[in-house]
Amino acid sequence: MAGLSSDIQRALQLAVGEANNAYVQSQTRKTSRKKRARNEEPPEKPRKKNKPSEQDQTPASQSPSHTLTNDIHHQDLSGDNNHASSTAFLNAVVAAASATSSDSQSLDVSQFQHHQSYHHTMIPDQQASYLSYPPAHYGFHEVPQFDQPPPHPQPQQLFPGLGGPIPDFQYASNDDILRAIQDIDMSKIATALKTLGDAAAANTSVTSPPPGFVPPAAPNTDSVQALTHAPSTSSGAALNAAPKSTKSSHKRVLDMSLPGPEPSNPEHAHMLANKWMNASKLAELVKSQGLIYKKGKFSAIEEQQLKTAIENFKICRGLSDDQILEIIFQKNEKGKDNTFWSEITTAVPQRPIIAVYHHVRRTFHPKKQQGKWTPEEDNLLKQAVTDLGQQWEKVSERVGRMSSDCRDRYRNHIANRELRVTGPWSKVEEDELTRIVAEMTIQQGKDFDNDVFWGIVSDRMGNRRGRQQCRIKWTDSLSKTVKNEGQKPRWSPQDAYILVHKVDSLKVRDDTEIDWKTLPDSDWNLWSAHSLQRRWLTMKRSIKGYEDMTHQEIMDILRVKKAHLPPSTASMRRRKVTSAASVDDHEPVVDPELVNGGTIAPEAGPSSSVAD
DNA sequence: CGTCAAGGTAAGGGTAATGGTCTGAA
DNA sequence: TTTCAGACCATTACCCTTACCTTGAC
Repeated sequence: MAGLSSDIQRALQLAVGEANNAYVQSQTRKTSRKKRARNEEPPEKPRKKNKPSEQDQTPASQSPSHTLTNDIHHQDLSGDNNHASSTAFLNAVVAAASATSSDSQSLDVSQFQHHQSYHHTMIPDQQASYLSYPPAHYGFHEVPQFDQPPPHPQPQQLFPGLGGPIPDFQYASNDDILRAIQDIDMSKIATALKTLGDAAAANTSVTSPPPGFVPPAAPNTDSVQALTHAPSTSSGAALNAAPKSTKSSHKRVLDMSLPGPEPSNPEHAHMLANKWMNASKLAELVKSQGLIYKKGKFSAIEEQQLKTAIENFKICRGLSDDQILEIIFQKNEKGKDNTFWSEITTAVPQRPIIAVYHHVRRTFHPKKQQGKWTPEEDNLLKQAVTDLGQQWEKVSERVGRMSSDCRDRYRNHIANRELRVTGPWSKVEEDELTRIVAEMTIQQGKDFDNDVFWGIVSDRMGNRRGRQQCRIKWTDSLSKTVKNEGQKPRWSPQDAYILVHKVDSLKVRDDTEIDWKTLPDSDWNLWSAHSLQRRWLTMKRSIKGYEDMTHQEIMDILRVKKAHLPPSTASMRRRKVTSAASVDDHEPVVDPELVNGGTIAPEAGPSSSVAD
C-alpha cells in the first residue's frame, strides 16, 4: 500500500495494540489477579507510596487523598465492563477495516505481547505489550533492565481471525509493518479511529458514543478543589527509582488513551453544569457536601472537549457559526437559549458553569489575541482611559481590543509608565523586594510562596517595578536564593532527573494537565512551579520532533535521557546539600545505576540545590 | 417591593511564549 | 577560536478566578 501515511500506520498500530491491551487486561484480571503482583518489586516487599497494595484498590476504599496511580488502578480494576465495551468497539473497528481484505493475511498480535506496553501508564504492573516504542535510535536498548518480569502468559487472541504472522514490531521497519497490513482497508481504519478519537475527546453526554463504546472514567490530574492533591512521586523516590522500561505510544499530539476526569457524583455534576454558583457558594458546597470541582488552566484536552461540544450543539440545532457567536455574546434576553452553557459544561467534567462561561467567552472573542501593542494603540488606550475612566468594555470598543486586554495593557504598561524601570535589577532593588515580601508574608505568618499580593508589592516599590516584574523576580530568582541560605542554586542534572520522574508519576495525558504547584516536596522545593514548568518545556523542546509527539512519547524519551546522573552529582545525593559551601567534590562517587536500580537507597531526599 | 438566579463587568493573581545575554563544553 | 546548547533573566501578551453589579422573573 504505497503512500500510506505514517499517521495511518501509527493509528493502526495503536488500534490493534490498544484493543489487545484492553482485551488482555480484562482476560488477565478475570483469570488471575495474582498476576498483578508481578511488578518491579516482589509482592512481599512494602510497596511505594503511590503503589498501594491490591487490597487497597477498590473504589470503595478510595480516600480523598488517593494518588493518581491509585485512581488508575481503581479505574482499571473496576473497569472490566468498560474494557470489554471498548474492546468490543475496537474489535468492530478492525473488523470493519479488514472486511475488504482479499486474503486473510493479518496481524498476529501475540507477537507483540512480549514487549513493554505503551499502556504501562494505565496498568503500572502490567508487563505485556504489543508495540515497542521508541525505536532503538533513542537508545532505549541501552537502558539497564531491572527485575525483568517473566514472560507474560498470553491470553486468548482478540482477533483470532487475524492470525497471520507479522514481523516483530519492536524491531520491524515500517516497510515490514506496511507489508503485513497491506490488505487492510486503511481508510476505514482511519475513519473508525477518528470516530473513536472524537468520542474520547468529547467524552461527554453531549455526544453519543459509538455503540458499545464506554468512555473510561479517570483520575483527575488538574487542580481539584477539596481533593488533596495527588502527590507526585517524592524526590527521594525519584532518585531511587529504576528507569522504567520503554513502552510504546502513539502519534497523536493529544493522547486520549489515558482516561479523563472522573465524573462527579450525578447530583454534583448536575449542579456544576446548571447552577451559577459564585466562589463562596462553591466553597460552601466543597465543605458541606464534599463537592469536587476543577480549577486552573483549561487543558488542551478540555479545550478540545468544549470545542466538540459547541460543534455538536451547533449541528444538533442547525446553527451557523454566527448564530453560535450570538449565543455566546448574547446581549438581549430575547431568543436566549438557556441550555447552551449547561450543555457545553457537561463536556468538561468537574468544571463549574461560570468557569466555562468565562473561558468560552474569552476563547471565542472576535478581538482575541492580537499580539503586540503598537505605540498608536497605547496612545489610543491612554486617551480612552482619560476620557472614559476604567470602564473597560467602553474602552475596548474604542481601542479595538478585548476589554481584559485593555485593562492588562493599562495596568501593566501604561499606568506609571514614567516611573517604570526595566532591565536587570540592582542589588538595592533586590534587597528592597526581599524586605517587602518578608514584611508582607513571613512577618505575618504567611507563606512567601503563595500569599503575596503583587500589586501592593509594586506600589511599595514605588511603582518602579510592575506587579509582573516583582512577581517573576521573586518566584523565579530571589525566593530560591532565600530558601537556599543566600546561595543561588543552579539547575542540575539531578533536578532534571527528579522532575522527569515526578512528571512521569502524574500519569497525565498531556502536560497541559499538570498542576506544577504539586511537584515540589519537602526535600525538593527550591524551584517555583513556574520554573519547573519552564524546565519541562526546555527539556521537551530538546527532543527533535517533539511537536508531533504525544506526552507519553516525550515522557518515554525523557525518562531514558534523564535516567542517569553524572557522577559528579551522584555523590551529592547521599546527603542533603543546602549551600555551595557544603559541596565536597572529593566525596566518593556513587554509581548512579546502583542507585537507580535500587541497590543503594539515598539516605535523605536529593539535593535540590546544587551549587556552581 | 424584596428575593433570587443568570449573567455582565472589573479587578486581582497568575502563566506561557519568547528573546537576549552569558557560560561552559566540544 | 568557534560553535552550540542550555542556564539565566527579563518582557509582555494572555488566561483564570473572584467580587461586585445589573437585570429580569417571580
